Amino acid sequence: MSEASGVSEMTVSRVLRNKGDVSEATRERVREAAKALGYVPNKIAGALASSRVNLVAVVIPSFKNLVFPEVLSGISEALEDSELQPVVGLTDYLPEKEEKVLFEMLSWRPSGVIVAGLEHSEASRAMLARADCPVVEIMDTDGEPIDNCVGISHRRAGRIMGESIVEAGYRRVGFIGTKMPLDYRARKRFEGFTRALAKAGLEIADSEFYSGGSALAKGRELTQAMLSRTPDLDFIYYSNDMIGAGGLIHLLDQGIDVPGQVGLAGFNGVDLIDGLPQRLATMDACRRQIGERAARLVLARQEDPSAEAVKEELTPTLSTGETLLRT
Amino acid sequence: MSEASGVSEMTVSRVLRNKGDVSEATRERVREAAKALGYVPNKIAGALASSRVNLVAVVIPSFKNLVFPEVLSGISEALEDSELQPVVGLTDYLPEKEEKVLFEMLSWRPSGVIVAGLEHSEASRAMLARADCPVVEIMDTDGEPIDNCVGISHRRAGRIMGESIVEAGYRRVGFIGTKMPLDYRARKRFEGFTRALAKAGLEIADSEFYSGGSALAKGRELTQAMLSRTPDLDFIYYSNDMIGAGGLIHLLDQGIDVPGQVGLAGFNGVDLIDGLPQRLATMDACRRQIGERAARLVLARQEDPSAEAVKEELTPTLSTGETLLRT
DNA sequence: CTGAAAGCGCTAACAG
DNA sequence: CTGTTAGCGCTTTCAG
Repeated sequence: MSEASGVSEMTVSRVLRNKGDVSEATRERVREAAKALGYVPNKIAGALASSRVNLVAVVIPSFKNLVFPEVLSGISEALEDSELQPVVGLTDYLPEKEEKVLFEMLSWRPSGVIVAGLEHSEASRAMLARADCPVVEIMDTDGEPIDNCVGISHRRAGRIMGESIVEAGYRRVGFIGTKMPLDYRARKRFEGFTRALAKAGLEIADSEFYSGGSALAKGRELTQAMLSRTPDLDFIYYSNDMIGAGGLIHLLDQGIDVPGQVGLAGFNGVDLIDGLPQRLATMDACRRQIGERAARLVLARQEDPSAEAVKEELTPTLSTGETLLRT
Repeated sequence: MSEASGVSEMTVSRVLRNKGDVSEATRERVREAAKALGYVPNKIAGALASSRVNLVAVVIPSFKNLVFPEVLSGISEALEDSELQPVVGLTDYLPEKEEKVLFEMLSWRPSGVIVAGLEHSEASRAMLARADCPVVEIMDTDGEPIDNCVGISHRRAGRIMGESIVEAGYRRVGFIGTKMPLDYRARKRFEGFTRALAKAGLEIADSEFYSGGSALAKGRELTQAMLSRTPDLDFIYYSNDMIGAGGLIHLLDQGIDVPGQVGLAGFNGVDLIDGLPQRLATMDACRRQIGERAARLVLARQEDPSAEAVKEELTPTLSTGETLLRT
């Protein structure tokens, strides 16, 4: 590359990074040579020399849950006109895998780490605390962050939903959700939810926890099973919109009046549910916004390394849709 | 690190990589020191020194299309017990962005590149051709691959669906799909489809192309619009299962007999549709399998750098579900 | 505006 | 089994 353009390696480097003053003439010569050779600079060497890596590690459980693609797209958008680029690692909700992925990613010395959740293994927390880059824990604010934190309080989200259901006059409430050990945030919502009911002197009348399979199909199946087991239910709360949609489809299929006879609510506000015969009551998890804010926090710390850690709790909005009676 | 354990840097390196013989005693000492210090080796330096990077670049259009998360999970699974790790880059179906992402990723000298589609800009093709690592173009086999290729023939997939519809006796066929310029594969399916109809002396009776919005809602909307515009349609082919599901919901809502009065078919076989009141006719795109095979091709080339380029066309299976009359 | 020297943190290759 | 010596391909820093 240096020979092909007849200038020093250093000058080539300057041209390709638009750094430092270089005459327009040599500039042109270098660019031509680069194009002719199909030259792709070696970022590994560059990163080693400059100790700057324009990568942001994003560590999330899975892509199956529609939530995360949206968070990611928020992140991508916010980083769009910066130098930084997101790199994703998947944990499958497994702490050991999270540990492995974090180790792997940190060994590339990224400019920032965005990681889902506040619950990590001891080792993971240690790595994150030691990493000399900004760390942002996202999705959840119910706990002690290592550095920055952006999310919603899932406990509060569950509580608000519980309160709305009670206020709307429902009394025999069932719950259908994913198996909890896998998903702390779903569990926190469940806790907030039961607590809200308890305050009104109610208990969960029936509940069901599933794992695996098509969420929509599971929703139908489990709803059917639950209603035949506990026929006097007047409301079902689902841990996400997909199973909720399945439940809705089942009830409509059976000619059951929603929300008069049985009310329904999900969680997330995925735009999928826009197309259903009735709009499911749900609560927005602020996914996109969380991604954006998290990315901005990384950028902020880059500009000012002394910037303080921020904990930002967003407010999820409840939409009653057409499956939860209004009060 | 070297000081803390009292051995040479080299020995540390050997222990941490399980390379070369080291006595169990020093091994232990090094590991302890590493843990105590929270030492995370610098892969940048390692990669530069060894010119080995255990990363596989995966370049796909988007995560919104459910297809890609599944492909990715196939890739992850196949790489699970190798050294390699997938790193994803997004193009948003934009050639310029693909170019940028490829450049960026290639500059990290990955061990392999897996990229969606066979259509790339001149510059992208040149980069890929020059990259000194295995390249696998996935999803599509209708075209000339640069190196390896795994996918299905979308033209053929469209043709088979067209033939099945004709054989089932449908004559007034509509099409609803995404705007084509964005998606070559959808276009190829459309081409194959119209060709199959043409062979039977038929033409598309009506068609509609959308972009953006909730696929399910769009499906309902556009299906309604199309049927009121062209009431004698007896079949609608959708470019994906999500809009197809929206159409199905609309028709059932209207009390229209499916598949007697109007037949429906989608494309992809996403397991979402398992939960619908009727199983939508669809065609499996072999997403997971494509991911797996692609990853294996990268691994194969790693083991034997002289391995020849492979072009692998998988066979999508048609499932008539319950929305396409059987013959 | 351009170049030369030094070194980023590791590993290959060779010696003991 | 362990240590030493050279770089990997860039960028930083300092001289022109």
